[in-house]
Amino acid sequence: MSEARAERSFVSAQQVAELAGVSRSAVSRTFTEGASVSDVTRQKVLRAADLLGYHVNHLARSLIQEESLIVCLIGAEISTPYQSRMLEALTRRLQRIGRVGMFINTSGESASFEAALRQTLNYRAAASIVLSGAPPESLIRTCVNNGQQVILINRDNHPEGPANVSVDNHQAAREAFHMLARAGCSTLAVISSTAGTPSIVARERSFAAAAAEAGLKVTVVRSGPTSYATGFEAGRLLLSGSGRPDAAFCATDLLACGFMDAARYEFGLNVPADICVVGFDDIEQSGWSAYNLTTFRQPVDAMADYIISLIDGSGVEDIERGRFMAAPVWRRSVRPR
Amino acid sequence: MSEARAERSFVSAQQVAELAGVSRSAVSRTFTEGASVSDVTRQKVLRAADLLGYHVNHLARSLIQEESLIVCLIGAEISTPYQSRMLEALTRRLQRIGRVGMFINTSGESASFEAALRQTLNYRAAASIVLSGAPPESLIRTCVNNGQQVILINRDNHPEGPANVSVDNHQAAREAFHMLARAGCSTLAVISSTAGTPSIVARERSFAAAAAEAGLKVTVVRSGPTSYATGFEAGRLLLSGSGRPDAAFCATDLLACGFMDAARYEFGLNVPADICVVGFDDIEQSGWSAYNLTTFRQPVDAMADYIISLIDGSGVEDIERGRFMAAPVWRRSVRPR
DNA sequence: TTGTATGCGTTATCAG
DNA sequence: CTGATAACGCATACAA
Repeated sequence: MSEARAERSFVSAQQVAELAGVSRSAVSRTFTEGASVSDVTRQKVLRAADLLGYHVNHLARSLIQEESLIVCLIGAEISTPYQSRMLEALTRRLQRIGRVGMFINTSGESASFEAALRQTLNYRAAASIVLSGAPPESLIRTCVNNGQQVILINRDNHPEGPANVSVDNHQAAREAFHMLARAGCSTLAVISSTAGTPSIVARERSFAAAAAEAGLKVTVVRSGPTSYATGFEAGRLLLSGSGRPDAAFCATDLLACGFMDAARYEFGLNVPADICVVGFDDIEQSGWSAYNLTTFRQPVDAMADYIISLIDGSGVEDIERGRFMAAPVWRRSVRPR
Repeated sequence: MSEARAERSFVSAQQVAELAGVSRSAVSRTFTEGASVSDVTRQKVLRAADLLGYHVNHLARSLIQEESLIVCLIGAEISTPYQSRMLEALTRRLQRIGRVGMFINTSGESASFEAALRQTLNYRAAASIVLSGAPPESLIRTCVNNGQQVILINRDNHPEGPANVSVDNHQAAREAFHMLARAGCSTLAVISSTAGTPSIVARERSFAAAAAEAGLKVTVVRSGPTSYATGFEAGRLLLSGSGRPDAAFCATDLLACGFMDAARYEFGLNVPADICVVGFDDIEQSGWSAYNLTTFRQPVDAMADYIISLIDGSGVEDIERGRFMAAPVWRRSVRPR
């Protein structure tokens, strides 16, 4: 029972107590913030713990405290520049407030979203952050009912219950139109994807609406998922025929990169002389010299800060604060006036 | 005690049992793979569980089973194309074998690696996968002593104890040299970073060694961390003076993209006519038309498969199988012979 | 300040 | 097949 040496197995507080010659509670108190232990006892415990390689079992701790320090991050396609940047921002901050992010990848099967949300409950996660995918209303309710916080990023089609953190796509898309209009463009295209996420749909629609107000028509191309390849394919489709557009608003920077490459390397076009391009997100690659893409920046850090404040309880739960503006980033893919 | 409605709190097996009119054990068995329960009981339990919104508490389950289903992923800079791709590959596969990835970001402070590894123990993780950073030998031993599996990706400076999964940098770097030599290049440069990770150092050295064997000298530039900006800066430094190189081997595709952009857009050079470029990793961007970078592919999927087999215990623990070849990917940044 | 006793939600063991 | 009971590792109310 009193195995002093930790042999290929986790050490318990009991073992530490025995070695230190104190009670189990003394060990517990030593590792509990703000508990009262004498310095002598604490030192004895710490020495023994170090010797044995003891580490508090958070699983057992969470059992008592009814809630774990785990925050679930639910999403697909992490390897995407935008998603991975958001993930980086979130995990870093979670770490800072003593929480830890558990990643649940829903990329695989389509039905896996249900399994994902179930897992967040299995681990008694204090919160779930949904980065992508379409969470069924019923599942979200289950989480909320279980006292779990649910935070949705850029999927503002869920009107109530979970907290929403999103970018003002409408405003930005309108501004994108005016950018292009001011540059003298009149044959407009929207490069989008078949993903049909709320963000992308909103960008498409708002751009088209702004154009319609100005009496202009818009060609929308959706030739696949939200990726570089899809943007490239869209360029191929759109630029081969007659009546080539002189401007393209891309629902995503990734699409924009693909589209620009098709324009340049498949059709020998010059951006922005022959065709102006505007993107969305401001991923790292947009700033690379090969692209120099004029786009709208999602304020990832500010959004992450806000999300953390929600989890931390430190921030005001102001319902309107979940909306962020996407500021234009002027580079060189749009002709100056 | 027999609150039928789950009001902002997690439901326990006890509550389900009461509603279903069976014992706690019956509930447990219903949710345990391969336990024997009659169909009638199972149905009663499932109905009650569904009604109450019950979910097995993995925290409590792990308490008994001495090991959790959690696998820790330790790393920094997830937003990097290579890292995020590896993360995507791993989390997806973990999901598939019923495990879940817990991400520990060591980006912040330098001393945080210790805290990271400690956390893996706190959560009784069955395994820790180190994607980046320099884990102190002592901490690794602590994990191993606690019965935890430690898997290191591309940091083969740790000779024993943890499992190593890595790419053969030596071989690939030598091949890179021969590619460039066959293309007729003779003024060679290596674009590297100040990160000093085992992989990068190995690539530098092996390339330089191969060049030395052929009687050629190599200029090595390290102007910052492993990033696009650093590659760009290296290009600026290297291409401004006289004696401009006619070939560059970049330790990373990210560096290569930056370097190519500097060459093209700062100095108006043509790749590969004026200068040949070879990268490493084969990140997504290398395949984009703007770069068309000839590089060496890290077999991310195969590596991830191997790692999973290690965790799963399904694979042979063959010590040599942890080494992977990086195959050349021919594109257009090197002159054909 | 310290130790003892209790309970958190599970699963494993054992008797029925 | 089922139910009672004992762990698992920890934090805490309570007594000393």
